[in-house]
Amino acid sequence: MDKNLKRMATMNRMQMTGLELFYAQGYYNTSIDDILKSLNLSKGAFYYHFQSKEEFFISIVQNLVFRKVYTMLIEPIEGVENPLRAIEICLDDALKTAEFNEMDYGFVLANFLNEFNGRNEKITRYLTDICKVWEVNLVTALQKGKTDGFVERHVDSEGVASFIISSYFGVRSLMVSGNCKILRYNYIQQLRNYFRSLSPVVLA
Amino acid sequence: MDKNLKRMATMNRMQMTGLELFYAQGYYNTSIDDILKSLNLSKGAFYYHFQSKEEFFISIVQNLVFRKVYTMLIEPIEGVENPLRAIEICLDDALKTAEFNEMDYGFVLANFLNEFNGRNEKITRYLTDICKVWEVNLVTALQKGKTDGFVERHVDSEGVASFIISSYFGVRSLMVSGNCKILRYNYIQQLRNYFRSLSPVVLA
DNA sequence: GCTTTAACCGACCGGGTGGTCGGTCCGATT
DNA sequence: AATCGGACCGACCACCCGGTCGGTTAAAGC
Repeated sequence: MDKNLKRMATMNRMQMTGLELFYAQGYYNTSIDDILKSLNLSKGAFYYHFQSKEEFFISIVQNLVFRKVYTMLIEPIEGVENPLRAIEICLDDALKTAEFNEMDYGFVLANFLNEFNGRNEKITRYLTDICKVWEVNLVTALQKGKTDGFVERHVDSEGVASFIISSYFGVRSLMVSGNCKILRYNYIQQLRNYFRSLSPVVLA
Repeated sequence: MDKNLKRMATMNRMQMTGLELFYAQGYYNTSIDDILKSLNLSKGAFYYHFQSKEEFFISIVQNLVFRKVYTMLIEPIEGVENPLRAIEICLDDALKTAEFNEMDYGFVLANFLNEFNGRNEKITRYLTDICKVWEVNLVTALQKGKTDGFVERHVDSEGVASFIISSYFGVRSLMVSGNCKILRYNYIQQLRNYFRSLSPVVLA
């Protein structure tokens, strides 16, 4: 079991720097040697732990990306009172981490989705599955919001959920050209506008 | 000048199929030989007309992508009366072409932007420039909409413009996993919701 | 102390990839 | 008829990439 610990530690190290490089340079544009060089490990070590580059990437998606998406974007809005407010805070936080050039896993998802689209169906499926989990949880939160009186009853929860995801993926795409702070501010502001159109009318 | 015509014709053919393959498979994942094979041309022909793969791609961006973005996404809202309505129709049309697996150049833009981010600064700049032209024209249209009474005076035109672009880029990302029709319907529906929050209040 | 084995090493292979270059073809010019 | 040059050909090069494989090391088990 001590051995098992070491194994896990090495695999984790590989996955972490693997994700960093894949994210920074793209999957197809990052060679296994690139990853190994920055880890001071050899080809042998890699193929001892992983079957192929593809399997390696899938393990990253499932272990790192999925878990992070869950803790960053799904958990914070689970069972919360006011879903629109919770979503707003949650996305704002995610965009804040993006400002510091760190990975925000929502965008990691969108980024890879674009890269693998039409190129690797298998990986695409793993990525869209995560999106769907996110979407389903948004829908659930919105529906609960309706019964709790925080969301107008006649809004289309599915439509709203995919619109939220869309806008979020998109704003992160735009952030590659800098101006993150302004983009974040504008985005949250407009999201709030949008959410206003989904809230029950407050009688003054 | 007959010679010049032939030269232009060949270069155009190369650029057209080049864009198709780059879009379908990604820039780094598409070899020059791939393009040449589907054109029945040789390496010699390619390097006779273009200096390098990079210069070739830039010429595609400027000749094909920019012009299409202009005619599809910018011109239709230039000098129009009701900008919000025009933008809605315009994006709906663009999403319709996307449904038939054709290129919609707005997404082509977002797609390449993601691929080159952090990998090729020069190309990234060309792409973001096109985005900026789009954004500026949206802002202009929105401002005009304010004076014409179609847009509430206190809305932040820059914020709205980048929110529109964001949401559009994002919904196209989601479309890679199929369900284009539903996604389009939902997207336009929610965009309309959002636009409602930007319109002057209509007194019944 | 000897054996076993998990973890890792690194030379090597085959198949690409961007780019070069000497050559060919053919219509226009003289 | 000779020649010139634009358009194109395709063999070739150096390099890179994913993946293989016969080792080596060191610690655990006996």
